[in-house]
Amino acid sequence: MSLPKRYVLVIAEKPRAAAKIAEALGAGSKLTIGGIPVWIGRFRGRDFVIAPTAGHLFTLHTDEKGFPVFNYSWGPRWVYEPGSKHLAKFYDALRRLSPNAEHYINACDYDIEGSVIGYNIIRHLGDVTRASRVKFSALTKEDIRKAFEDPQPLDWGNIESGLARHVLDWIWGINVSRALTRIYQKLSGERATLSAGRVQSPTLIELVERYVEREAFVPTPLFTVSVKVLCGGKEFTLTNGFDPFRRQEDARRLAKVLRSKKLVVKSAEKRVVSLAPPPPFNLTELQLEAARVFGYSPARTLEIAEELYLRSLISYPRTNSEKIPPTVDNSQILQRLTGLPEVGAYASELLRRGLLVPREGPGEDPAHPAIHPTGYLPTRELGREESNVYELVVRRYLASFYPSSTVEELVYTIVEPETGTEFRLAGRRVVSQEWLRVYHYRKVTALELPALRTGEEVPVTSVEVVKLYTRPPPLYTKATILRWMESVNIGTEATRAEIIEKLFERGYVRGSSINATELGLEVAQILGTLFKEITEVELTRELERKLREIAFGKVRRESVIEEAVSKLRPKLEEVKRVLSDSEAEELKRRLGLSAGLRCRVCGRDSVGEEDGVPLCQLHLRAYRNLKEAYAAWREGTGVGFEEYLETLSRLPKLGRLVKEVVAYLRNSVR
DNA sequence: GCAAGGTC
Repeated sequence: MSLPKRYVLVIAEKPRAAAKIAEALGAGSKLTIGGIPVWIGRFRGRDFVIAPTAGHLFTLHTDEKGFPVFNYSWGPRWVYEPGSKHLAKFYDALRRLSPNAEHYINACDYDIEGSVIGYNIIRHLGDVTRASRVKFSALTKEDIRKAFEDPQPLDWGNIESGLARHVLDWIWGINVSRALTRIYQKLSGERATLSAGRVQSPTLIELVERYVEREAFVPTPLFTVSVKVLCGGKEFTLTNGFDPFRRQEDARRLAKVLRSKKLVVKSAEKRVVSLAPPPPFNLTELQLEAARVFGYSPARTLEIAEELYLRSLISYPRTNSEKIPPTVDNSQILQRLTGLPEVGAYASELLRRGLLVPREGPGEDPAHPAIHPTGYLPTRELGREESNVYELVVRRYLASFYPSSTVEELVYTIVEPETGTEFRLAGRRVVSQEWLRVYHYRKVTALELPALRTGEEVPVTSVEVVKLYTRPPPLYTKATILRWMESVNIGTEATRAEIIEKLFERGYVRGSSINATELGLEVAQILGTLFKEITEVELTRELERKLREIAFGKVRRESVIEEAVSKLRPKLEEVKRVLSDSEAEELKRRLGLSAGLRCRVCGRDSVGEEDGVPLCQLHLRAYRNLKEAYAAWREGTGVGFEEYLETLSRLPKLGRLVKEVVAYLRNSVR
């Protein structure tokens, strides 16, 4: 079949969506244009051609070198972006289809980016005065047909808002990246491509901050007692019902009392706790769980999920939703899943028990449901990683239909009668497994306790004074920094993992427990000093507020962009001026990156002095922590300053920055 | 070359 003379051109965001739309509209004949699948059909008396893009076909670009740069325009991505040559054929197909279209319908995902993707194509290749928007939130026949029966005018609010997002991210990102690259080159003499952006920079700062916090952390000692008792012929370690002591003496005194006295069961409490099943996955939760269970990086998990999606085994993975809408036929999916080895039995059980309503989580997504199995079974053997992630998704989906598990907890409160010091001994038993059987990645470990009566004496077998040290928060991993990004709402489902990888590629961070590199520390300092805004999550909040105002027509896109330009331009010009007429040393001073002296500890530029000692930003922090922590040490153990330093220097896990300051202080005393 | 956002 060949193309009709005139037709309505429907633009879908991706080939799979185009196929779904074609099916729903009964557009049965398919042909390919330059390798791109296109569907033809009639709907309500008109000829339709349905054609896909593959996400954004256009991008912002400029021919100008250097900074500041505020002249940009939209152009085809395949021309301007390396690695996007595959888009040329989508571009060609749409360019060839556009001239004979009497009308255009933007049928991309119903979100802001979808509005921009379709708008840019119609604007550059077609005619926006003959265009409509269709809105459907699920790729089901009913939703699609309903949307096409009632096409709407183009959604200008979303389009304007989306265009502004692109432009603002571009002018901030490109300008600050270029300025940063030039500054670093002048300061270090090294050529490296550096980058900064609204999402990557606050993420880098968070990683650097956590790294520095740990390296500059000074542990302080705490003292507690470890008590073992004999119950029913078995030895148990009690849980203390009190906080550790700051003074060693207090712990020793308590230990002495406990060794000489009897412990008595004060009360026994039994309670039944119910554990609700988890909701089906959104992408973040899948990435976190795959990291926890299998150790996969978030980027790898997305890659695997993408593959499973392309094989029709699971639904679209780039979603924030934790809900399965009623349009999804759960009983049909379960019916098909009964054919799976092992987990198939759970699907049968759900059908037999009539458990067909999954638990919902709070996550929402305008375009897609939670990640769930489609019910299609693997036709050929899956690789190990694919099979792991597939099973994770299936088990999670199945678990979400099950009732809560119930766990019985038994808690004894055990007391030393004279001082009233309380301890706890807690046991638990799973009464009904329910979803825990299916989702075996979560375990509730049972601990059986003997029966004890209230008032019963419990013999103490050992009491020890234990010295603990305060600890800094753990370094981030790829999975935990991803969770942080989601919690502060920067980046999107589709981009977060990629942006984390970018920080590694640039050489800003390294390690599976994420450390900052020298380069990362320097970039953080330059950005924090000169472009503070781009290092803060607040920039995104501000952006979102403005984008909402644009979407509601309260403010024009141009004025929001002008405002950003007027804020950025003077900063960039100042940096440029200083760059062109200063040498490296003077540059540092004029940009506030150096106070002119060298850090006594490491020889880097100092940012200030403490007790007459010039120190860099990092060692200054460690130095101050060291002075502050000494007060707690003296109070807790009565050590003198030199002994304090000596004890610290022998701690195996002491942070690097503190270790260096300790070594410096011990040497300079000598 | 630099962003962040789509998708393959």
